[in-house]
Amino acid sequence: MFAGTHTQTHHRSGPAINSGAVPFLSRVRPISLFAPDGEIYAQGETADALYRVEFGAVRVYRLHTDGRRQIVAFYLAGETFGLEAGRTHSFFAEATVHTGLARFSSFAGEVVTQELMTLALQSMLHAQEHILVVSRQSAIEKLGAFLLDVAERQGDLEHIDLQMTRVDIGEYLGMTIETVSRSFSKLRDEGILRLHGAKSVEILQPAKLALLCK
Amino acid sequence: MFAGTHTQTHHRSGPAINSGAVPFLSRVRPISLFAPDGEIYAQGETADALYRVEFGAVRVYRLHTDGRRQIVAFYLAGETFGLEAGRTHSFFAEATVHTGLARFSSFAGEVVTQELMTLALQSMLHAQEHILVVSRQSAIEKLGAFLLDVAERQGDLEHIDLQMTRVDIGEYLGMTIETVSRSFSKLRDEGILRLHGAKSVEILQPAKLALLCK
DNA sequence: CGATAGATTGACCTCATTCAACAGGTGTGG
DNA sequence: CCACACCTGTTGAATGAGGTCAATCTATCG
Repeated sequence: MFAGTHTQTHHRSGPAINSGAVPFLSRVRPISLFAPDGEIYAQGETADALYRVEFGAVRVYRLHTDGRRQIVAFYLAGETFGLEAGRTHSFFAEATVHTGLARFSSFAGEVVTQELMTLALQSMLHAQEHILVVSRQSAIEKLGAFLLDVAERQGDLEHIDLQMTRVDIGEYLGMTIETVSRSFSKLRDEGILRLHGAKSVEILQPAKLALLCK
Repeated sequence: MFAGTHTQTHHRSGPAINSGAVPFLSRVRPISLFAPDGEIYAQGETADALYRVEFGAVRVYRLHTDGRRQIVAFYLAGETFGLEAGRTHSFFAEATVHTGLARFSSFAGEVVTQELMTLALQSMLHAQEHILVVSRQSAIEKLGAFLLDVAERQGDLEHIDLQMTRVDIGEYLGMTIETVSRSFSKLRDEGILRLHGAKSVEILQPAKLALLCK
């Protein structure tokens, strides 16, 4: 199991979790499992479905001609992605860790629902917010803003379970893994963070961190 | 005339120009005039209208706590903006030059039209593309990508009329005006651009420019 | 428990920022 | 219409943050 892009599925019988602001997505659904780096869709493929992250995380990215990868968004548990401006995907989507996705392919009833509009507007806003983060000059500020964003989305302002590597974070924030690592260390040395392994982050002074970024 | 945010209006009698992909916006409309730096809306204000640029250009931006300004989008002649995820504006909007806008306030009939959806998705895509630009490492690449984008949107791949200052460009691309200026000079010295004054740019070698950026 | 990918740290160097001076172009008022 | 003033843009030199290359450490998984 968890083999690559293999869409091995199982069925849940209970009520859907994370129904959130997208009611029509709350029906019981099969879950597709993806291994780390498992491809969900590729640039150029027909965009005919939405996906909700049940557990794990997803990176959405594009490749530059020089081979560099730019991640434009992460999607965490409970979040929905896959909406595109055209008929085909403009980006690649991959799982960053072991990930379960609920797939919704029947949304394209040509009826533009309020929920889809909300999703589009949220995606627009999040992309615009991301511009604000990556355009920040300092590496510390970028990382701090990223951590606060993840903390808020995970619903725990003092403890973060990073679902991605330093490489992913670097490609999301537009900096090298060395700089990402150095920034983590600096925040640790200043007593703002405590690191339990590389993926588990405790925010000791959320206010001080917010001061640096907001 | 052209006084600040003064919404002095006049009426056009002919058919609307730039009807484009937003048919319901193509009715004859009064045009509001804005002077350079004239405020169109401010962050926090109620978002109850869309605007189409008839001539001139608009910058949409947010202020960082340190006072720096980050422009998240420019809107050029024929383009529509003002759609927001919430009930209030998340950003500021100002004219960059003498600008005429058509305002559409009746779109909020609670009916989610296909046109609004298209607009939201286009805005999402453009924000995502902007992420790709600002996250580029090199100043030359950022400026080149910006120039190609503007050229395409203005419909002339060999001549650009910049509707904004070096300060605006810098705040859009996340770099200082000095670096913007140096990048222009470098592209000129390499024979890729010719500058007729600061605002008029001739692209001598579009292919070479595209090679640097795409 | 060992192998290996991921993460950290160090040294060096490039390039954007900063500070500063100067040039050019635009708009205004006489 | 011309001249002056100011704003915008350009160029230079010094500084510093982040990238690059390389070595070491460590956490995780088979």
